Amino acid sequence: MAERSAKPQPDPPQRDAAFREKRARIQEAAMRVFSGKGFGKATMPDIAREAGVAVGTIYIYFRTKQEILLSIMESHLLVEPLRQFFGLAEEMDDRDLLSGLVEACLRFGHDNAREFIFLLSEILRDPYIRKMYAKRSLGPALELVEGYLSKRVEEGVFGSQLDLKAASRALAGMVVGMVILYGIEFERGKLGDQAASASSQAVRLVLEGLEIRDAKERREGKTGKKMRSGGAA
Amino acid sequence: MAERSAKPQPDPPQRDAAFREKRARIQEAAMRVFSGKGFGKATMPDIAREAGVAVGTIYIYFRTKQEILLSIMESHLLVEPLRQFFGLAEEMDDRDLLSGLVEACLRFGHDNAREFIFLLSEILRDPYIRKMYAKRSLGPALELVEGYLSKRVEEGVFGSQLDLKAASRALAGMVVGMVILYGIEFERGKLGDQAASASSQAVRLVLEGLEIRDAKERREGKTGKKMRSGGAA
Amino acid sequence: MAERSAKPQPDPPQRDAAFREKRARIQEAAMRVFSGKGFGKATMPDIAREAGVAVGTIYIYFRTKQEILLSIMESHLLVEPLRQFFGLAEEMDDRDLLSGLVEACLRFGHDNAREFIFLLSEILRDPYIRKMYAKRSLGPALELVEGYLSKRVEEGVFGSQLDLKAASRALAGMVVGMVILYGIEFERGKLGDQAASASSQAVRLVLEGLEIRDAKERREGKTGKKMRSGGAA
Amino acid sequence: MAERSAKPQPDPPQRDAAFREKRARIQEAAMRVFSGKGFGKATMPDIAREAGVAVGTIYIYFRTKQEILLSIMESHLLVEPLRQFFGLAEEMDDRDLLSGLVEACLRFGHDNAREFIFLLSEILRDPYIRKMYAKRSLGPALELVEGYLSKRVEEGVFGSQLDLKAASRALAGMVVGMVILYGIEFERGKLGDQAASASSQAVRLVLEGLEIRDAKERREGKTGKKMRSGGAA
DNA sequence: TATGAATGAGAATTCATTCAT
DNA sequence: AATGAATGAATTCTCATTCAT
Repeated sequence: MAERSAKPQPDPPQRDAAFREKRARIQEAAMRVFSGKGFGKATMPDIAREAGVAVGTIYIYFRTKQEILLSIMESHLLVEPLRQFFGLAEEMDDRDLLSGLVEACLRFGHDNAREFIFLLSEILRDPYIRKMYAKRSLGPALELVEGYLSKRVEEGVFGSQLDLKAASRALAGMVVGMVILYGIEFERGKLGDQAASASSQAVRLVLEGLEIRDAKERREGKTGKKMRSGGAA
Repeated sequence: MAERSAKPQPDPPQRDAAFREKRARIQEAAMRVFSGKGFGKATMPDIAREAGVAVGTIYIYFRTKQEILLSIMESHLLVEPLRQFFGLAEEMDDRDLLSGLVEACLRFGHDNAREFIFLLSEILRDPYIRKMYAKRSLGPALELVEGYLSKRVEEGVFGSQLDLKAASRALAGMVVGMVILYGIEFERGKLGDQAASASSQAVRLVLEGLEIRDAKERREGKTGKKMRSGGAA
Repeated sequence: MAERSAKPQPDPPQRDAAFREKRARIQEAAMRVFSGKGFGKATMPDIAREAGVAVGTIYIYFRTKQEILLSIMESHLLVEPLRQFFGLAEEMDDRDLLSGLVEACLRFGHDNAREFIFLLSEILRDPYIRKMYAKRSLGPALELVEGYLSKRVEEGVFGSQLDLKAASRALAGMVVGMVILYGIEFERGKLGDQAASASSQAVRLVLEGLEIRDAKERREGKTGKKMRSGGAA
Repeated sequence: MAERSAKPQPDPPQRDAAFREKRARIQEAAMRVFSGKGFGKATMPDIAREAGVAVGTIYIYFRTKQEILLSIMESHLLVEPLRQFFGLAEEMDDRDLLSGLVEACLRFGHDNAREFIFLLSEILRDPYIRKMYAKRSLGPALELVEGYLSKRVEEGVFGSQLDLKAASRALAGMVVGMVILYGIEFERGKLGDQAASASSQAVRLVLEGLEIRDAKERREGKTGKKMRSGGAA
């Protein structure tokens, strides 16, 4: 098969409820199959079997196997749940809010490791999907984080010298990276209590920083390369 | 087809220099092709063309296409460069050291985005490769980070209440996640100055924390704005 | 490559008539191609062309090329026609019965030399096929011959000192061997009248023996090595 | 690979002893490999390994893989041992002679089942080889048998109404067929005592016939139980 | 002569997609 | 709309043969 990258497709015409329902059924079946064996190894008969329809039927609802993937991506935009989360920001302590968010991400990422991994690797793989994802999902999500940080800076809680763009990416990156690292290290369902301690540690680290007060203050006066070792030993 | 996972292969017998050289040539060609179109879409003729050999020749040096992938993985263990980096730890200021490390990772990840992404997605995809990577590469790398943190704690630079395991994963995760996010957001080679500011911000964030002094102190007296103690879902 | 022998396959589910019909069509086409160029040299496109279907279609009906061969073997079990033949035994003179049988075998073997030869060589070649054939086809066929001999012995027509197992194998072997020898000696369709005289001679030989009465009787008294030559010259 | 039937090749030039010796070594190695996995599955590297030479070396001694097979066939012409056997005819009792011959064939065929089966199936498979074998090996061998029968008829030991051509083929066929049937029925080396009893039974059957005296005489007066004169289909 | 790495034409098999029913 | 048999291009891997050393 020649390399065929995802191409933008005109939206399929809107149909009635029965149509949308069956389309969703196929979509979900495809997601299960894709997650299980990867997009490349998943076959149309696999998906048909999982969805309980004939192979040909799938082609009534989707033009190509690719299109199923794209449609799945579109319905997995993570902005909405994130928006809800930050909606709570006003009413919660930062530490609790962020810990909860990170832990939820870790747990969700772990529980849905196969799906998460599959989506991520497909996003990474395909330039078109990547661009679409950057625009439709990642961008808005990062903006939410930026907005949260910005508000906290205005409130004088977070330092004003904060580079919002960089910090939001660092924070989001930490979460994404932790999900991946824990996904590589732990088999599915073996995460257990790690999630809670991991997230509270990560959040404390981000809120308070690694350095203890004295070292911090000490360092603020000078910038000497070897001052640490002198001070410590 | 049942999912066929990567299997461990007995090491091929050691051959002379010419053998190893050509093997490496094919490996590198394969890496370029894999990065360009993904493992699944890369064909043996693609690799042969890129390596300037005949298809059959590849099979003298590798048993299967998958074995090429595995051999690439083995030569991309990231421990060695990391070890070198932390070898400098004695002689450098933490902030400079970490900023340099993070920026190097970001830049390397960005410059080799396709390769990085390809390797990551294959690691994520295949349970055997994942396990091998966790053991051979990720584990040792995280230990290096832990060792560094541990030393700094002993020296009294970093806070002693640090959970080493969790913190090292949070830090490493931040870097990995940032590489991914920047990889999704920016096309290859378009990162530019972002890398430098992104890494220094991230490092400052980690060293000093988000919260400004006063807020921090203020909060140390009470426990959150509204005493919401419940975590998030 | 390690020698890969035929493996037993679970029976495919029973399908409707159209399915079985097309399966049979492919089977027959394959038989023609196999007989023409041998199993090893026959290619799937060859078979597809002969059957008037696409290559992929064959794989709907058979899992592998080898499975086609096995299915052909199964439908060529020679027991049934043999059973019919011996069903006539009651009503026919032995000489006519056996002559007819042998001649029929010779002619059939000759007319279908390529198929016969192909099947035989594949049976000989593959241990699994060989075992299966011994059990499913050759064994029952030999039992039929044994049964016939046994009945004749009981009737006092054939000598009671007959070793049924050995004799049935000698008789069956004679037929098989004759088919082969005539197959090697004569090109397809060049057998002509040979078949009739060959079979009647063979049957007379088996019924009456080579030795003429007197020699036989003479020899029954002694066992001398050189008596023949003395008596003859 | 396109079907390539064996073609007559000009004889390779005669070389010195060392040349012929190495040629023979390769031939023998090839025979072992062919017998083990069949001509089709045997690879040139297999043969080279077995012979202890490099692949390229084989091509100094043989033009193609086919040519190795042909040269093997030529050195396996079975006439010579048979001639020796019938050379003993003058000095032995027929029954002992024939029993010995048949048993020797059975045992040899069984002990060398793989080689025998391999040669037979290749002879059967390939028209050119078949023709060559018919002319160079089978023809002369059958002539030896005919000559033996002819002499016995002249001596008045065997009946004079014997059709020499047909009888010799029936006899030779019986032996060949028995070797095959026993080869199919018994795993290599499991023949044991069967060989002796099988051959003596077969020989007795051929010398004395199946029918007991009385039945034979009785039948000589009439013509079959029910006068069925028609042959079988 | 001897070597064995290199070659590349096939081979079997898979599977996304089509289309007649 | 639904079906699933049919298609055939594309893929991985094999191996007889060549040829530079």
